[in-house]
Amino acid sequence: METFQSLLAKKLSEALANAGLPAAGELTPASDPRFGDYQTNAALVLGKQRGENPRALAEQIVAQFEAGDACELLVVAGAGFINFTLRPEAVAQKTMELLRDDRLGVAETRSPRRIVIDFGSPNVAKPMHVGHIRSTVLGDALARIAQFLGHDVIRDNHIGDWGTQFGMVIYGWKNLLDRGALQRNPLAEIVRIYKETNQRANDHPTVREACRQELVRLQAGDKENNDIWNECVALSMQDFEHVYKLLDVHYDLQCGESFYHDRLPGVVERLLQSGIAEISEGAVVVFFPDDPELADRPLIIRKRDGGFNYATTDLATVDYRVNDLKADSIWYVVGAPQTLHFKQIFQIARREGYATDLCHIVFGSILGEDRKLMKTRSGENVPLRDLLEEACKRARKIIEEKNPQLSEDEKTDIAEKIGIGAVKYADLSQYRMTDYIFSWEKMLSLHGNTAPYLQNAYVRIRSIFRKAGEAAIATSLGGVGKKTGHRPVATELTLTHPAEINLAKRLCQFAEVVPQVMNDFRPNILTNYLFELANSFHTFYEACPVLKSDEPARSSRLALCDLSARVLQRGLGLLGIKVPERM
RNA sequence: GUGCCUGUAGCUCAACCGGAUAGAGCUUCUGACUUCGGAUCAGAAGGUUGGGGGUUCGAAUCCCUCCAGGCACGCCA
Repeated sequence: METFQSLLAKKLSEALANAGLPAAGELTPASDPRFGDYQTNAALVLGKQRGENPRALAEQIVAQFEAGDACELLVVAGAGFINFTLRPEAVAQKTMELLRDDRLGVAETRSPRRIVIDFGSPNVAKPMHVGHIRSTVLGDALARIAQFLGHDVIRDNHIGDWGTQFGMVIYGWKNLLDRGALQRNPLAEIVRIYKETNQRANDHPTVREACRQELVRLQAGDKENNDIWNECVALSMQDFEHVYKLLDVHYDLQCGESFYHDRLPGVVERLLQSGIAEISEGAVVVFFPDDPELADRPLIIRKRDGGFNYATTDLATVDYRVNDLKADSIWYVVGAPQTLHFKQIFQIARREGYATDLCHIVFGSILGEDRKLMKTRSGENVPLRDLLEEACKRARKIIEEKNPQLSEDEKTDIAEKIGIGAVKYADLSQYRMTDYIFSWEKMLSLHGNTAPYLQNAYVRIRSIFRKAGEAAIATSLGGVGKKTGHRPVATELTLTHPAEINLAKRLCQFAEVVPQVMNDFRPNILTNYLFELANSFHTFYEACPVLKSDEPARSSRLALCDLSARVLQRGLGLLGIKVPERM
C-alpha cells in the first residue's frame, strides 16, 4: 500500500521530468493546515540552481502534474511553494484500505538488514537503576520498530559480568557473606559485600591486593572462584529478569563480557600483526594519527600488566557480531559519556576492513527535580525495580479515585499498564539527546503528551464498542460493508464533517511516520504523532456522535473509531507500551 | 587546556538533517455538558530561538566568535 506522501512524490517527479526539469527538493507534510496537506519546495530549489523565477517554475511544474483523483488542484503560494490538498474521497478510499490491513499501511522495507541492537547492559552484582531506563526502553522500542519494518533484529544484552569488581565480590563472598541475608534478598547481600569490600580495599592495601589475587584466580579458571562467580551471575540475572518482565523487554541473546574472555588475546594479537596496534610504554595501544579528533587520544587494548580492558572486549564483540552473527548493522544504545570510546572502537573496525554499519545511538541523562543526576535522598542510584513499582503504585492510586468499582485483579493489571507505560513514554517522547527531568506528576498526568492520555483515548473507543455491542464490532473490524443482520450498514466510508476528514487524514499518516523514526532513531516522532492522533480523535469525538447518528455516518464513524484504536494500540505497542480496555 | 553534546514561551518539551507568520502541553484567563467515559473540547494570553557576526530568495537549523551548563580525554567499566 502506498502512502499519499510517496504517491505524490512520485507524481511530482513525473511532473518535473515532463517539464524537462531535474529532480529537486522534497515533498513533505504541509507546515500549516492553511497550506493543505503536503507541500514541496522543488521550484524554490530549482530556481536557485538555475537562476530562474521560482514562481514561474512552480507554474510549469503544476501544469505538468497529473493529479489523478488523489488531490485538488495544486496551488502555488509564497515564494514558490506548491501546495497539495487531498480530496476527501481519496482519503476515504485510503482509510477503507487501512481498515483491511493488519499493518495499517506501514510498508515493509525493501532492503532488510540484520541488525544487532546492543542495549540495556546492566552490571552483575549491581542492581539495575534509573541509569538503565533510557538504554533499555529506547533500545527495546527501536528493536520493535525495526522488526516491524521487516528487519532481522537481534537484541543482545551485553551484560557487565567480567569486570575488576569481581575480585571484590569474591573476596567479600569468602569473608563477609551472610548466608541468611543472601537467602532473603540475594542481590542486596551481594551489593552489601561488594560495597563493604570496596570500603576496606580503600583503607587497607592488603585487602586491595587480596581482591586482585581473587580476580587473577577467577580469570585463571580457579574452580571455587568460578563457582562463586556463576552463582553471582545467576542471582543477578534473576533480578534483571524481574525487571524485564515488568518492562516487557526480552532479548534474543545475552552475551555478556565473559562470553568474549577467550577471544581477547586473539584480538590483540591480530591488531599487533596488522600494525594497527603497537607497544607503547609496555601496553598495547592503538593510535589514530589520521583522525584529527582522535589524534591525541590513543586507546589501550592491553594493559602493561598483561590484563585486558573493556576496549578489548568491545573489539572482540564487534568481531563476533560481524563474523559469527553476520550483522549488517550494529546499534549501540549507550549513554553519551561513551561517545569517544565508540569513536575509537568504530575507527579500529573500519581499519580492519569491516563494512558493517556501526552506530552509537547516544542519549542524555535522567535528572532529578534538582536538575542533577537522579539519586535517592542518601545519594545512591535509584533502583529501577523500586522506581517501576512506585510507578504502578501511583497509577493504582489514581485508578482507585477515578474508577473504584473495578475488581482488584483489573486494578492491578491496569495500574501496571499505566505506570510502566508512563515511565516509558516520558522517556521516549523526548528528543533522546537532551537530558530530561523526571517527574511523577508530569508522566502520570491525564492531560498533555503522556501515556495515560493516549491510553485513555483508546479506552474511550473501546467503551463505544462495548456499548455498541458485538454487531458493530464485527462490522468495523471486518471492514465497512458487511451485513450485520439487524441494521443497515453503509458500504462506503463517507467523510463529511471536517473533524472526520481530519481524523482520517491523520490515520493515513501513520504509515508515513513509522519509518521516519529510523531516520535518526527518534521514537519521539512517533509519540508526537500519536499525541496528535489522540487530539484529532477527541475533537472528532466531541463533534461527531457515533452511535446516535444515522447511516451512513454511523458505520463510517465506527470505522474511524476502530481504526483509531488500532493505530493507537499498534503505535504504543511499537514503543513497548500496552493499552488497557478500561482504566 | 582539547574535543563532543546541550541552550527555544514562566515551567517541561516539539519543529520531519535550509522553508512560509517558530508549535504543543502544564500554568493563567474565557467559554461549552443533565457526556457514545468531562479522564473532554473550543478560544485567549505568553518569544529578539543564550549574545554577536556571516552565508542566501529564506536560518532555531549551516559557518565563525563569545557566554552558560553537562560529559569525556592511554593502563576503571
